[in-house]
Amino acid sequence: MAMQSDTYTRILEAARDLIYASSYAEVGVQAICQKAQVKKGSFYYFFTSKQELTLAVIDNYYEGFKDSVIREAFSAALSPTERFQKLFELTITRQEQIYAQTGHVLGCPFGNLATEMATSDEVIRTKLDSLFTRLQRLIRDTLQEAVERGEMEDIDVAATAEAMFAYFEGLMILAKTRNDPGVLRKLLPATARIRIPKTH
Amino acid sequence: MAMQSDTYTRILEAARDLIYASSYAEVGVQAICQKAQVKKGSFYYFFTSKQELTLAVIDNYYEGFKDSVIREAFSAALSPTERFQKLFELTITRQEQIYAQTGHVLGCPFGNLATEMATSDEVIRTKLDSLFTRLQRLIRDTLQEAVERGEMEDIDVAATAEAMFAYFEGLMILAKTRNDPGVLRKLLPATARIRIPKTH
DNA sequence: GCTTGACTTGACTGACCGGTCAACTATACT
DNA sequence: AGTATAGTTGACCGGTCAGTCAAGTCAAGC
Repeated sequence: MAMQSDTYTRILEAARDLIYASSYAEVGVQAICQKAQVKKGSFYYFFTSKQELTLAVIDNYYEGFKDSVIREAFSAALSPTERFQKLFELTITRQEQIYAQTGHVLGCPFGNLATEMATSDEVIRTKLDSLFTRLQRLIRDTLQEAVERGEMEDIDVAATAEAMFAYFEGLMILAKTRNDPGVLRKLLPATARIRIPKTH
Repeated sequence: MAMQSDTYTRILEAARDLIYASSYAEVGVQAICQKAQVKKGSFYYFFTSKQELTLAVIDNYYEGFKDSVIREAFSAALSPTERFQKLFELTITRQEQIYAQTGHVLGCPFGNLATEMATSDEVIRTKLDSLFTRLQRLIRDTLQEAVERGEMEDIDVAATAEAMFAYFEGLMILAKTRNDPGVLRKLLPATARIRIPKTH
């Protein structure tokens, strides 16, 4: 699978950026090819369908996310509290930067795709669902560590992770709809204070 | 503007249902006309564009929401706490019912549209933004009443309303992506426990 | 009976959709 | 030099997109 040209990457990145900036349905293969400076024939040499490309785009997003946010924020060198703080700071500055560049708050690429495609493409929905689960696990493990360190009361870590994730995604939608990253500055740090107590 | 036929309404309701079940971009004027049993020419007699229709659809959604959820849950007859409980219960049963009927959790119609169109249609974004603000005001007023009654500590009611709204929307996305209304049963009631303290 | 205005119809436009394909070129290995 | 492999190209497919329009129906008001 060793590539001899960078066409695959160019298509992938063009698609990623275009879809993130608008949506799956609004971005056509033609537009992707134009941005990637590639002919449509080449597109279908590397991808069998637009759906397959989208799956690759999701992977690409996640890789980028892993190599930046996850690596920086969820580092063993940081305490659980510091990890959350770092996650918020990275998220806020990222959205602020995108806003400065494009004039739009684009929100969470996964949340955007999930909202758009969950009911119309089961393959993509499933992929995003397990991605969401993975991210919630990351939060849950951090919470678990905080509890074990005695830095947090004995909450329902799985449920709290879900709730934190939901709040995070909801704020992204709010910021996107208001087109104002200030919403995140003000309210994202409150994610860390969400608690779902254990049910006995 | 007195209508002599129900065509307008049929188009509006067909569009509302189709868009809610998938998305704005995925639903064509043709499909709407087919569902409404109307020829495309008639569509453009009542609506000048698909965008205008979408604005009407948003209004229609909101009217329905006002006449059911808002009227039932945000009644003066209920205490602030009861209002939230009622809101959650109505939301959960609604999504459960939709899931039973369609096999899909469809989430929040406003959140869905906002996520899809916020970056590509400024008119629709603005409309949804003010709608969001209106809904947050409803929550804020309820919180304010709870504070004044001494049933709640002296929190930042506006910020808390925003946070509650965000959490609500985020949970909808989670339930939609997992295609499981159980998420709402488990985590939606926790909305009422969110607090953003006053900054001094 | 005639006019008016409300609505309906179906054919049409040009652009774009996702996707296909046979022919072509450039490179790498033998 | 020959051949296989990887990648590229542009023309093409049937279908759908949002939107247009001239011609028609029909019921109410005069």
